[in-house]
Amino acid sequence: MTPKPTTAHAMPFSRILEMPSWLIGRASAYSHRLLVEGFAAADARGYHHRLLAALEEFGPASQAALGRRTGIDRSDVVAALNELADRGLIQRSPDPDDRRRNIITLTRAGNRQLRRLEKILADVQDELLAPLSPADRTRFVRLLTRLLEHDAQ
Amino acid sequence: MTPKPTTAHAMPFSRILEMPSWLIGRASAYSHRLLVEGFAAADARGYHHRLLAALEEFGPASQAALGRRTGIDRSDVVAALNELADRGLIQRSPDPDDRRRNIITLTRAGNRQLRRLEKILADVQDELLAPLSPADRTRFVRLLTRLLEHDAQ
DNA sequence: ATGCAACATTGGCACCGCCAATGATAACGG
DNA sequence: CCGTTATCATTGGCGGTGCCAATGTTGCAT
Repeated sequence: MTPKPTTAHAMPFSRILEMPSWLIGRASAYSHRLLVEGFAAADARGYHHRLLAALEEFGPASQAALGRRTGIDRSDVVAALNELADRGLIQRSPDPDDRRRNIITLTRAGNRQLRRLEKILADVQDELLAPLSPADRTRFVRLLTRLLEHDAQ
Repeated sequence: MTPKPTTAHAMPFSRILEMPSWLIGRASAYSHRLLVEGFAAADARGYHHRLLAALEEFGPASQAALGRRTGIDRSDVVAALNELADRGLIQRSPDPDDRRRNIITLTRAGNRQLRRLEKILADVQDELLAPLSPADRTRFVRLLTRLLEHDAQ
């Protein structure tokens, strides 16, 4: 619905245009754009979804644990949780057993928001992969996975 | 050589881990990391390469033209050209025929740097695609291209 | 000549990833 | 028991990339 970014969006020349690293970056930018737009429509961003999903999957947790599970830096967890708390999606309460910790809990509203975001996420996958047949989608995911395994060694 | 980013680098849970949008983002981060590291070793960053390559490919040009050709925002072109000029890789001279414009010219040193960066870029492609056979690389590029065509409509 | 368009520049914002330092608290080892 | 070490939440900062708005200058077309 957003009328598409106003700029022509990077449209360089042959030499660069064929580089796999360029294609990957563009695909990521595309995917990221869909995600940001979708999440923005729900007053959220990527970190919010990751944190809410981790809370649902593993239950209440300290901020440090959330950071580890989501791969989000501790400091960014603080900021994102502030935003989530402002929206009433999580609750921060001190851990009686360890006064260094906060226990983060998903609220009812947080759960609803998570469901909303997961719907958005699913829609984005569809939009993203729309041009590929189911078989091609599988191939594509497999190829990506192989690249990433090489990264992780 | 760089001993790998110090963090475990995002390692979320199943639900997210399988999302194509997540895989693409990770692949892009990986590719971006290789690029940034490579370019940093040559005291450069992505915008530098794009601009130098455009200058070599199309010859001297105004900053606005460079922005159009590289897909870099005008304001970011200014900053990147400042950096390139500091390093003596480009020359800014006023256009006698249109006093609004600067004519940007690649210097000898700029040309050498471009060659260096292109070597780095080629190495990065190899590293990135290392786990894929030539046939798989072609498939991968084709799949990516199809996704992006859908983006561009 | 007047108004519109293009130009370079400044400054700002968002997202994501990362890192360093701080003060509080807990855990561990001698 | 005490001191060192580690963990926790928080603040504040940086970089890369991609954007957008405003400014003042200059060119062009009507």
